[in-house]
Amino acid sequence: MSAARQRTRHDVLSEFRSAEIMAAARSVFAAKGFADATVDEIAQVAGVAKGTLYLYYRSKRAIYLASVRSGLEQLLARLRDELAGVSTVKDRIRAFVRTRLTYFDEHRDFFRIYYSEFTNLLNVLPASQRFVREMYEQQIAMLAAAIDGASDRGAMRPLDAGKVALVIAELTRGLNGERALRGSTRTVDEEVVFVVDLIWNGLER
Amino acid sequence: MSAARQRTRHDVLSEFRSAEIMAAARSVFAAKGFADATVDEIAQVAGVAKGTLYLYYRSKRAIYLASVRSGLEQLLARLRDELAGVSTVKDRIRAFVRTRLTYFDEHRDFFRIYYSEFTNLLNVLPASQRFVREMYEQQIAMLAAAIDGASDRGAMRPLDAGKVALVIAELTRGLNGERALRGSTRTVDEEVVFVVDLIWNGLER
Amino acid sequence: MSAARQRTRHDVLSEFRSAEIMAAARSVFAAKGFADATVDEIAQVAGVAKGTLYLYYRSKRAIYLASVRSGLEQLLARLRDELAGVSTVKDRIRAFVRTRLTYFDEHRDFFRIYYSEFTNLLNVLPASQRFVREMYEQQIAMLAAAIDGASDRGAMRPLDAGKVALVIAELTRGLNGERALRGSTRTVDEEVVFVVDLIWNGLER
Amino acid sequence: MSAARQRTRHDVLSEFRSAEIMAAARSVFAAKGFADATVDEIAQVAGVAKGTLYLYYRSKRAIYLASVRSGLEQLLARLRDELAGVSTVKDRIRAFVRTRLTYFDEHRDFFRIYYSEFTNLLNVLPASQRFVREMYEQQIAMLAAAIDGASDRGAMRPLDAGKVALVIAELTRGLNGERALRGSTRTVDEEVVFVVDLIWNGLER
DNA sequence: TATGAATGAGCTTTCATTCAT
DNA sequence: CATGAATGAAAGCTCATTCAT
Repeated sequence: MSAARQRTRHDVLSEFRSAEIMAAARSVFAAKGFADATVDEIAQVAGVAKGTLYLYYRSKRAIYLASVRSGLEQLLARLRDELAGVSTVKDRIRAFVRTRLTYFDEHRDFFRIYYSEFTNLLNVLPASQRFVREMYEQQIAMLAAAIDGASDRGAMRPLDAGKVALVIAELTRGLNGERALRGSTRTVDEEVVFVVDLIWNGLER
Repeated sequence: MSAARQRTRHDVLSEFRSAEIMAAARSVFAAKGFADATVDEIAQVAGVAKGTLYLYYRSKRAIYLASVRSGLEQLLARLRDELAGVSTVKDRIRAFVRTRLTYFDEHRDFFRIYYSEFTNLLNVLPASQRFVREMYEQQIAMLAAAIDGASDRGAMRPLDAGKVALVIAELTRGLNGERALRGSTRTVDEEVVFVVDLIWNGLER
Repeated sequence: MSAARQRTRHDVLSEFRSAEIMAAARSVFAAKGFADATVDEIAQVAGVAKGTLYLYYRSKRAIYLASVRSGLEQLLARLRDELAGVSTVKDRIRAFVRTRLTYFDEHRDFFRIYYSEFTNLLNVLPASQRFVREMYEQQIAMLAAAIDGASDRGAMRPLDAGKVALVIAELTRGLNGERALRGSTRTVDEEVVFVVDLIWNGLER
Repeated sequence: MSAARQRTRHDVLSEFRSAEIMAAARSVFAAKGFADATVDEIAQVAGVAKGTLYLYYRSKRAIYLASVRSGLEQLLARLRDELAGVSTVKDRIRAFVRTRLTYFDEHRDFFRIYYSEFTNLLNVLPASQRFVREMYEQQIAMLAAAIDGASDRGAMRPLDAGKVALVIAELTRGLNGERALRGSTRTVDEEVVFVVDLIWNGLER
């Protein structure tokens, strides 16, 4: 029991530090981008010494990738939950769009990083970053699966589910960029209504 | 007259150098991104000495911004031309989509740079980069103007022209990213048919 | 009595720890050299926490010097014993050569450290390392004393005992280096026969 | 011609810088050893900026290895010359011993580095340092060749030339270490007389 | 005593920019 | 105008040492 308690206290401390570093990293990377962010600044914002970062992460890049991955995992989990909660095609599309808009609205810092990471996808990828692309593909696949069969059942025009999912994903990403860029003049809900209406009109039989 | 001839020869040489530097810069920035590109490599690819770059451009960043600006100017000019050549709303939308897809298909290097530059738009902008955003807004404004009034004339559902233009612009940007990312398995024309069909279905009365 | 027993147990534990640290240090310093060895690795090999090392030694350098000193003390003690066991000049020279070759053959790790330490002797010495030189001089002095008077007694050509001792010491050090370097293709005994024969031929009347 | 002159001026400058850096490196590495020497200090002693070092050498280690190699090449060349100038076995041995003693007497800084480098030979060698060992073997091989056949001709006791050469090489290295260590109380010539007398007595028929 | 997380000085290396030729 | 050697600030990372537990 004593050992367990110690272990726990230890873990708590460790997780706390790790979370603080992650939060600092997100904030700094979001503000400066990967290249212009300095390990010094991340450490300072996290309130720890530079060397401490290296107890938790191998390198600057590792910190960065961890911040991308953790955000993406959370987003994926949320998408899964929300999609599972509704059953009609239109509701699923709405859930997908709303979840993505909401998530990035709530995590502006993460969005900046994620958005910028897309750039790198265009270049030759070191395997270590492959996951970014894979996790993006997973989101699309998730939506594609959710609307798959709708055409056959006559709930939608006869269109390829994968292509439709891709378009919807890109569109919401664009909207998120727009909202971050211009400043969101509309609420997430207003945005959702507008986009889903537009999309659904284009898909409906 | 002799002076004029010399002047001209001068200009020709100068423009030639400048163009070579620009081409080299595009190629290197596209491959490495701004931070990882080195002035050394650009000079080498351009076939000039490093110091020479600084006779034509104030700094590495200036070279970069010039490469973004020149591409954007060309794209804007093309959009203007293509939009002026057609008159119905659907044709204009199709022209807009096709021009953007075609242009980036032809200038992959520039697209990588442009795409990545969007990241920076999310951050506080030094005035020197403001133009990127402005020129993006111009593209949207151009399309918005092209479809403005369509709703009133009953040629389209009653939707805000600016919002619609924005959605279309983001959608094509997303598609370009997708094509660059996955490798374009479809021709530009096939892509245009699919997207315009989808959009128009969503907009049509 | 209880206190005494506790004290003893204490000492035993302490000596055990100290010995383990020393063994680990020898192994790591031998493999990596002083600069490239890390305190972390020594602690790991010793099976104790890093902080524990600092309970037994003041610093990394102190650990290092202790490992040099302990080896040198053992070597000196052996030389003393072996030289005391024989009486003719030739036997003493043979004992000296054999003991050094044997000792380093048995303690390769220590030899690497000792050998490398000679380098530092060439530089300005912090007092803390003076002992390395002194203990080397002691070995030579020991041999010098062992052959002193031999010239006078006509057992040897008239040569300065100190110089002769020095030459023999350097020669055996060189041979040890050679054996460690090339891999010992000959047994210690074969080596001894060859060298002592050569030396003695040079010294003999 | 103009081009040739420029080229030359260029080369001269470059060689001058390179030599200055090399001299500074030798001095600093000799005083501090590889690990404790800093690139900063070498640059300062050389009178150039830190970055300049990297125009001439890839890395700190490259600077170091260059300093070892250049010294060893010079020593080898000298040994070749001196050995070629004499013909009897005893003269050749004397030439070998004298050249090595003299060279290191004149290049104390280099000797410190070279001497210390021997330590590393005991450890697993990255290929980049293999040359140190090879060039040492060359010296021995050179002497072995110079005395080879002497036994057959009856000019020497029947001993293996390679082993004898090795012993002589190690002995002179030891003497050099000794001279550097204790401060040379004897002139090189006195040293040579003593050692060669000793050796020759041991070898002579 | 024993621990090992935390520290931060200090290191090597890179590269945009300058300027003498 | 063109060159490219020289510069030096700046950054990522390591690791001996400390100290709260």
